[in-house]
Amino acid sequence: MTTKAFDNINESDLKKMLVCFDANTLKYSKDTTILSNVSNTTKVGVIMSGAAQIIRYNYNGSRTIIDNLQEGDIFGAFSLSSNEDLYIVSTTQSEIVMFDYSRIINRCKKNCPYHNQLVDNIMQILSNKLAANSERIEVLSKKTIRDKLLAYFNSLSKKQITKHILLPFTLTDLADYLSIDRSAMMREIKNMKDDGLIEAKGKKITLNY
Amino acid sequence: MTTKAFDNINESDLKKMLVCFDANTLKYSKDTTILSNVSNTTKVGVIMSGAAQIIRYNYNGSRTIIDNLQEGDIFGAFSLSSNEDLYIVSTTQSEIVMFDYSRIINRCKKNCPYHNQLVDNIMQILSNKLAANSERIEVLSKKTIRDKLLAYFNSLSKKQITKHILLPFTLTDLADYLSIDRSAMMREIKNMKDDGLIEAKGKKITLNY
DNA sequence: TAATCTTTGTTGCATATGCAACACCCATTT
DNA sequence: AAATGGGTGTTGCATATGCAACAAAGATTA
Repeated sequence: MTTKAFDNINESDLKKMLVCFDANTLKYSKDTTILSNVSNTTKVGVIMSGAAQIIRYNYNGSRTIIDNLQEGDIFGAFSLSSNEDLYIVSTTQSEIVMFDYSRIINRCKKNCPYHNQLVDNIMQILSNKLAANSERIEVLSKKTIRDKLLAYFNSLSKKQITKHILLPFTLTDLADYLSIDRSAMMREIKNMKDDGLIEAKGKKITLNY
Repeated sequence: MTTKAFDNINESDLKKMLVCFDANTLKYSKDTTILSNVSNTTKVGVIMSGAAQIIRYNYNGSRTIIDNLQEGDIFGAFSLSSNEDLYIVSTTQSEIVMFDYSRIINRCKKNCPYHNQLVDNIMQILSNKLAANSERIEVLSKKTIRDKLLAYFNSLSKKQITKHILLPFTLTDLADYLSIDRSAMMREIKNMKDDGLIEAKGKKITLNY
């Protein structure tokens, strides 16, 4: 995630804009819910500091990490998924700016110049997210655990520009992300090691191909 | 897909804009490739008429339908997926407008009023796509074929506002979309019928719950 | 230091699923 | 009418995977 929501908008313009948008700034501590019932919200949140996750809890209790959110990221009315309930959960201490989605689409009469910049930024964030999503879909649409892992490792290897990759979260979370059983994943990682495809020790993975 | 790229931009403004954007209008016949190597393109395409699909061909020859594109939809620099090659394939006779992504982000000096409208439209299209994508992710992240089918049927039932749903594509394509083996899917549909969960006859599905 | 909790790593078992192969139906073309 | 081709429906078989259960290793807290 490179582009941030308020990139190229200076401090004083930002203050004016937040007043114009009728925005609130809120603080959250680790592991608290920022927003529930995300599917039906008209709100948009911007992460000013800290980090958060979009989480789905299924009826059977399992959870899926829909997305990882970082500083400058947006959430809410953009990421709606119609069916089950999504939650935005703060994974660190965080500061969030919230306002209504309509403020973005319906420009105010003043025709503020920074509004253009905001829209451009959001468009870039959205298209980055779209790219990330289609990568996620690419991984999830692999049929076998091995192919899922390989697809994920490959994309990570490209991002980190090395064959010695470091997983950005725990193996438990990786299994959630890939939507596979953790123990089956561990077993497959072992098989891949035995086949000489990779080396693996905890979160450190080396690709041998 | 409700919002279209050129919504609320009148004919004469649109013509001016396309000149300003240095855009080309191209015609494609059924089953021809509109764009290959989509992952690396800087182009943006708008579907003026007809329909198309974003397709990924895997190394083993299997294909995945990444997205279905309709009139007013955009593709190209937005939907990039870093790893494998994506193709945009025309599924009907179609007419496509192509221009460079930079034309959207870097506004021309004339500060055309319709540029704002275009950006707003694209933002809505992107966030609609994001919603569709996260629904797709929701479906793909179900572990069993049955749960994938149910999740998909449910979302379709909500869209069509009836328990008597009609699949928008062939069963073969459905298996591709859900990224599961077709015969295994047929077997599971049969099991679900036997369990009284659904009635199914070809593309007609009735939900009994 | 001891206690507690999370993450990692492993295994046995039942079964869901991919794969291959084939027949049938239906539409379109010759 | 015959031939072609694509979609549908079914089955046998091998195995990949989910699930449950447990031990060991780190990490965190008292």
